Amino acid sequence: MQYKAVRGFKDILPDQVGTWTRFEQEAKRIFGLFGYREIRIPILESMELFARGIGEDTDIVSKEMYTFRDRRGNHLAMRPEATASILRAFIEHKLYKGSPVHKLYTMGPMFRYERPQKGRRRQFHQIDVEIIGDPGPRSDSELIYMIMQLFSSLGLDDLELHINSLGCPTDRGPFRSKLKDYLKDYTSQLCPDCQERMETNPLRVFDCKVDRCIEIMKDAPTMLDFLCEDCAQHFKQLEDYLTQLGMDYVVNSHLMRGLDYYTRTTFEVQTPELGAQNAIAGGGRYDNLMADFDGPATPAIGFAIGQERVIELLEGREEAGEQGPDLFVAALGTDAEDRAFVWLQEMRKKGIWCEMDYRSSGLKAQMRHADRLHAKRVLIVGDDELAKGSGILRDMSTKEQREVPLDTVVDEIARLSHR
RNA sequence: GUGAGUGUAGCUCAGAUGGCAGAGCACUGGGUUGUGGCCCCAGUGGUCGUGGGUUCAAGUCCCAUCACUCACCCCA
Repeated sequence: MQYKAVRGFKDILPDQVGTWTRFEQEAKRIFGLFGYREIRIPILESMELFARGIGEDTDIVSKEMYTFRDRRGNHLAMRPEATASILRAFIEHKLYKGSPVHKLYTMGPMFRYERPQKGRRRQFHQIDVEIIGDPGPRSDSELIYMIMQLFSSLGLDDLELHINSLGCPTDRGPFRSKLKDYLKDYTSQLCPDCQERMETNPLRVFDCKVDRCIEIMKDAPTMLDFLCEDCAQHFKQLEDYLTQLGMDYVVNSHLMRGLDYYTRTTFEVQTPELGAQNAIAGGGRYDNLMADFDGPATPAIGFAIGQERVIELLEGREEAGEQGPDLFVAALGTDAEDRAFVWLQEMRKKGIWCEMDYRSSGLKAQMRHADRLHAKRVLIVGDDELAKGSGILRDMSTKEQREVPLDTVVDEIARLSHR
């Protein structure tokens, strides 16, 4: 019986890892420019943390979490997202006692028990960014600017930025009832799901994909019309800043979020290339979450990037030329192989990337191997060379060959490789 | 959780009507007894997803099951 990775969990193979590390390094570089610092948080938390933070009634908490009891009976969950953990850490270590504003990021695997499909796995990876401590629209726009900057530097241009405001809890009450009133007239025309949602969470009817529902919602009251003075002002300033920064965006009053904690600004970055799961990043402001966690009331905003989704876009694009070893040693015969084996280790000690083939094959096979590895040079050593005390050094791109004395070969290679 | 599609070599895929399991790429070797890529020749590699059933005979037909893919749902 052959073992296979469990459903929705995927191996990232050596050929793919380059794309991942380039992506992550570019993210770190850009975030550094904006003054963000990395934080690393655990993959397990108490289940309670997510239930409280994300919302008991959300799909994530009610049916998508991997939960279990440990040997002591503690109810734990594998994290379905990162924000709750970051706030927990923030409060636990009293980071608010230091600087008033913290700009943090983290990256790593998240877990949600969902049916896998394109752009959706049970283990998936997110890059998560948070600004904790600043209420202002400047932070909102800078955060959004930064994420678009990252995508653009990765060569991703065909993206759409959607923004919306969910207002504050006091705005949402009246809006909800107004929306319900509106929907009542259409109850029989809504899809079964939306009839359900009308009662549980009418805002969700906004992102239904059934044609008739979409049509009905075209004329529905929108959250934006129900914003209080402050929230409206906040949203307007956000738009002003985005415009000043030269950013294209669309105001999408239908943009809802599946997590309960969002307030005011929400946004999503979408791509036309990915099918149904078209959001490659999404986030928003969560000004009340800190207090919900019994921390000091502190405004915050953040977003998460779905790494798999971005990687899929990146993989369709051209790869940088592959790097190969500085040197491949082609040794012929046991004596030469043994000498080469020792040279290899000496050269690596000097910081040279070098390889050889331990399979004792012919020169042609070894040359092919060197070529496949994209080796820059090959050192050929056989019985003749050992007898003469000099090997043949071949440059693989120019095909030039010359003799090099074997007693100083390690230093010679080091000299060439470190240029 | 619901629906549809697909499972044959490491990869991409052919195998109407049941009758000896194939190709291209990759890999190994040879052409060039010690020189890579291109070309030519040859070779290695398969419990045909799994388990039952029908049949003289099943990759092919039937049933079940598992996995993958896409979509719904939901979200990054």
